[in-house]
Amino acid sequence: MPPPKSPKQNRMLAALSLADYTHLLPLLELVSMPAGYVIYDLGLPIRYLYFPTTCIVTRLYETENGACTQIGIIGNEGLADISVLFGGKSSHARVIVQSTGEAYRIKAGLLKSEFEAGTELRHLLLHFAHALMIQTEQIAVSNRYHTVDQQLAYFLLMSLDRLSGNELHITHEQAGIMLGVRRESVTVAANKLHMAGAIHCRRGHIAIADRKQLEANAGENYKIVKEEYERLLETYLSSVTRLGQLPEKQFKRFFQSIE
Amino acid sequence: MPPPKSPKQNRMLAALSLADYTHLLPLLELVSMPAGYVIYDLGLPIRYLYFPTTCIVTRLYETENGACTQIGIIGNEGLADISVLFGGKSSHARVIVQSTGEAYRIKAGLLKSEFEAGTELRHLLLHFAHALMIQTEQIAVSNRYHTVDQQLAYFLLMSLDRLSGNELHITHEQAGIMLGVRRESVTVAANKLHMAGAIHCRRGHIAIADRKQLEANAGENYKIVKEEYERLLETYLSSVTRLGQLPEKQFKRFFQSIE
DNA sequence: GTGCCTATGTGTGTCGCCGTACAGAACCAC
DNA sequence: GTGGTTCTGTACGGCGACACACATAGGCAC
Repeated sequence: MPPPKSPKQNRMLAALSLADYTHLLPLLELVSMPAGYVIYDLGLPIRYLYFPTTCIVTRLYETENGACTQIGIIGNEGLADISVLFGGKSSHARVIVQSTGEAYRIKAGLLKSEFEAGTELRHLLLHFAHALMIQTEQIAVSNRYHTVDQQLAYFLLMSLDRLSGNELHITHEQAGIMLGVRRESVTVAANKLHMAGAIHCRRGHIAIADRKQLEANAGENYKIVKEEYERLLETYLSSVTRLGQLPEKQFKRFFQSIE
Repeated sequence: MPPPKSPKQNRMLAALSLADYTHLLPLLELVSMPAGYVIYDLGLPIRYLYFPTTCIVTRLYETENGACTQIGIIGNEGLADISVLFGGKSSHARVIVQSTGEAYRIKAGLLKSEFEAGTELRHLLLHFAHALMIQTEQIAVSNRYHTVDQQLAYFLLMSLDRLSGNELHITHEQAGIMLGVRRESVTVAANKLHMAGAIHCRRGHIAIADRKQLEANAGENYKIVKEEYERLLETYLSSVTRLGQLPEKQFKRFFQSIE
């Protein structure tokens, strides 16, 4: 049985050793993640953790008067949400599905045990946490110094890096909520990026027209985060790709769990 | 030999078990930390990690054109800087001493080994990391939504929570660098807080006059971070206070290492 | 096509902070 | 005290984003 061509998989899971992976596999459950689904909310206990495969997930913080800001974005390179592994007892942020897709979920307690026990999984998770922290820090800087144009460019790049295709299903209104700005500000910013030839807009869609141009608009912010994520992915890869080593029976089970 | 009254100690270290603590003790070295000392800088390798006792330490991010923003503050509840334990190979932020004092330092590689090996130390460090992440996230929110007045109030509270006394040695200029705003904006904000009866200013000094008033100005932001840090300290305390259990010889050595 | 709903584009006044400039005030050295 | 340096207070024009208001346009149901 030849392996399907590059099945959508969570890259952190794919980087695990055969032993760890087969150990974890029976604990994982593939679930579909519809856009807008609220995975965690402020103060609610965390029951499941999610390894995204094709969906992307946004970490938001909502202030008392209802205003939001994105504080992180997670695709198939990571896990939503690691805070529980660090001793957080409940969610301190709102975590929602930004783009429809699928994810493996696992009971929080189970993954926590694995995190305590297995050094390899822990290494990967910690490295991912590091990248996520850098992301948040960059957003903090961005929120102080950058214009809405720059932030929109950054947001589009970060999102599309985590999706196949180069088009995002999102309205200006939704993007505004993510960035913590008004819908009108997004419209104006999107038009500027369109004028610069960086993006192309349709009703409810934003597509990249010229990635270089978009990156130029996003500024150093994106570059720094991107580099850190590339380091992260290298770490994943330096764990020899293990799927090729799976015996056929497990292979079958693995891909069943995907379809 | 009676123990000196509440010696200034790093609270995370004080929360360690006797076994872990005595193991770590010979690796620690008390050093003085003058205000303004740059502990780490962008891209430089990290040789030592610091457990502050009486100093406080600021994590800053500096943009390409020289503008700064504080992304975290660390006192004797934590460690500067945890990123290396998470797989960071070099510093991605600038970390400087904000307030003169002392800290225990340890070679990064040694603490990393301890972090890998000892579950208890790791738990404490991870919980601290969690609190630090929340701090950064709150700063991200603050940078978007809050006025300079609010941010100054937050900054003063966070700093003074980590110092004995209720006065901060800092000029408006320095506070402006931390917050990423102009010196003049700090002056105006400080005057507003002064008018509200929250603080009292002298040349190069800012003192709290009315803490409640200052907290009211800082808003929800401070409350959230404070609560998380109180949770962290409870975790520290729930590790039974170990110093009372130290045999006299070790006690002596311990306090020698302080003086 | 027609109608409706939602998304997008545009304008106006306001607010907070910035950049710049300069005046006054506190502190230190002598 | 005197002088110099550093810190603090104040003012003004400009800009980016906001709040609000309203006009237009895309896409779907029928």
